[in-house]
Amino acid sequence: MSHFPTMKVFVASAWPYVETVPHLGNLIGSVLSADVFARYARLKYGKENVIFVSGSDEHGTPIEIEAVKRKVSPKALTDQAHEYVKDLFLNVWKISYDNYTRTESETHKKFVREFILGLKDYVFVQEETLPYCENDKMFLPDRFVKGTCPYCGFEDARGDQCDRCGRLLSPEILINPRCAICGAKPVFKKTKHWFFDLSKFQDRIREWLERNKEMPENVKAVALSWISEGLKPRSLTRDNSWGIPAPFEGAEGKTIYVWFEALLGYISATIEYFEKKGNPKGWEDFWLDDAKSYYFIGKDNIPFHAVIFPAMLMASGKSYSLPTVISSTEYLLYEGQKFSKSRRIGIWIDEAPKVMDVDYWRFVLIRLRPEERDTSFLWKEALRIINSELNDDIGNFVNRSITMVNRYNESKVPPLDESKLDEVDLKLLKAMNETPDAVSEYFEKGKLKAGTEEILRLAREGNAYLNAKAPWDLVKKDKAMAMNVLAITMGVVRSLAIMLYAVIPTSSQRIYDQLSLGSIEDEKWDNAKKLIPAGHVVGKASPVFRKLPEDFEAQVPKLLEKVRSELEKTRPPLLR
RNA sequence: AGCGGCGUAGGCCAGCCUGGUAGGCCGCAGGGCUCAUAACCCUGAGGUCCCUGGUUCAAGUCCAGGCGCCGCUACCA
Repeated sequence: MSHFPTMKVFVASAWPYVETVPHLGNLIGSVLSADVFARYARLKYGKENVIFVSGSDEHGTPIEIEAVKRKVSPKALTDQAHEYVKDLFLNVWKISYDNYTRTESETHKKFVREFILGLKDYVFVQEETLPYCENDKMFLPDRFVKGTCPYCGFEDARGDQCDRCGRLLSPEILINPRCAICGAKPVFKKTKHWFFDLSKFQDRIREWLERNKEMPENVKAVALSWISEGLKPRSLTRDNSWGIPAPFEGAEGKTIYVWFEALLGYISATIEYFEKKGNPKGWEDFWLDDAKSYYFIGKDNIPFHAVIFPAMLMASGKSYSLPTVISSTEYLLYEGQKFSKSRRIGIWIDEAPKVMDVDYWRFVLIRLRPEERDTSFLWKEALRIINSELNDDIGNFVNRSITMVNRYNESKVPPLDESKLDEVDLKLLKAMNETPDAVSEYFEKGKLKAGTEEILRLAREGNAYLNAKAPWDLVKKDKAMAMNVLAITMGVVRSLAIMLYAVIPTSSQRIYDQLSLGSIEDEKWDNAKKLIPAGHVVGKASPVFRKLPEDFEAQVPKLLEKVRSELEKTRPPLLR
């Protein structure tokens, strides 16, 4: 691993669409994964070299429709949603955003308009005929037109696809079309749209993807197959009123298609962060030089990040850095089923922290991160991960190590007598020296679950080492050797704390408190390879984690019911 | 329908790209230890690696076909 210490690292999570409160699947897919990486990167490359941003994606039809239904303005809806979600991320889930902003931010809107005007060589205008509801005074997206399927006669088919026979449809072929919002019959009206000609970038995107060695294979595969089907021009504008006004001449009343602008939020959020810091040029270090960039997204988002976004950056004519790693997750299922708001399947991010500790959730979610395939969140698994991995393997190792230093050396970390080292000692020292690099390598490929597996392995080796060495015996026979054991295990304890900080920051700090080592945020990743200096006095051992009772799973339904009825009162009114 | 993913011990999953005596954790059985959160460590039992055919000296790993499960399919973000 050769990395320059001054390298700039840009980290982003996909922007949550704040129509509703996100659920755990949304959280692990982007927000939490990105946070783990950002926290890791700060220790590894230095806080000042890392920036981590995201924001609420609040424009677009679904929110507009939701607002219409609730008889409020879209802005009123997203104001509430944004504040609620932001507070949950920052203060409850400890997501360490440097800037969590929103697409209604002035900096964003200004940047988007300027950026899109800069694409002019790749933009053209075309006229189309689209369904329009005169009652709701808006053009209707395909799926918001309902009617009878001309193939199977299903009466509740959507304009894009029939849910019964599965055929692809389009609004104009539906029999008795009606508006999905008010039920009125839509008319078909001519409208002009501005298109971004993606097809011009087909070859350049393909080359870039094929050359990029760090990009995960699954992302490449999906993106390349998309490209091989041929890239088509994509509409930049829509006839919605809720969004950023399109800046083109003659485009009055039209807004920018949300996907284009949401992606640009990555840049505008960086700009906004540095503007607020009074360093308006600072953002360039993260975008114009060869900064590395890591994006954490769900699998449905791959084409947008691996094809459309790079094409936009290329089309701008400026030397923006293209994504280094796009880490996409498959879907998290809840006990085998898809998360579903309407069917109440799953757990939402304001409910979860009331069920158990946030660090437990963070650890469990990363351990269950759907890196290779859809993965079920099973309470049985969650219990195993918390009780066996977090408590027994890690927590108990930390506790027994510190206890022994408390007891056998008056809480002082002993020096290492190298002349006394044997093979068993050397084996664990080697593991301690190698694990941080192995974890780094996995993390930097976006493989967070695999990285934590390495951390766990070190904890298990630590436990095996203690059993093999039995310092409680050794201390009576060969004090120097016993002291070596303590010196080494204390090193391993700190090593675990440093590596786990990214996943369970609060608990890691608690370990650091017991070690009297100050703030773990200011720690260096590479200290995970080093022993604690001899003579350092540690605090008193006390269990960092607590087990969940065996019957916890059985209690969950009742617990959730209670949590939900409380939230019915405390959630912002528009999100209930 | 098209595209993509997946199918490995009772459970969850790694290995498949770069073929060569089948791994990890949990659970289970037996043993050890007592510093520790009834923890930890060791040993063991348990698998036709979805099916069929092919390539190969050799296939969980490559190829073809089939079965099953899942996801995506672009103004739906």
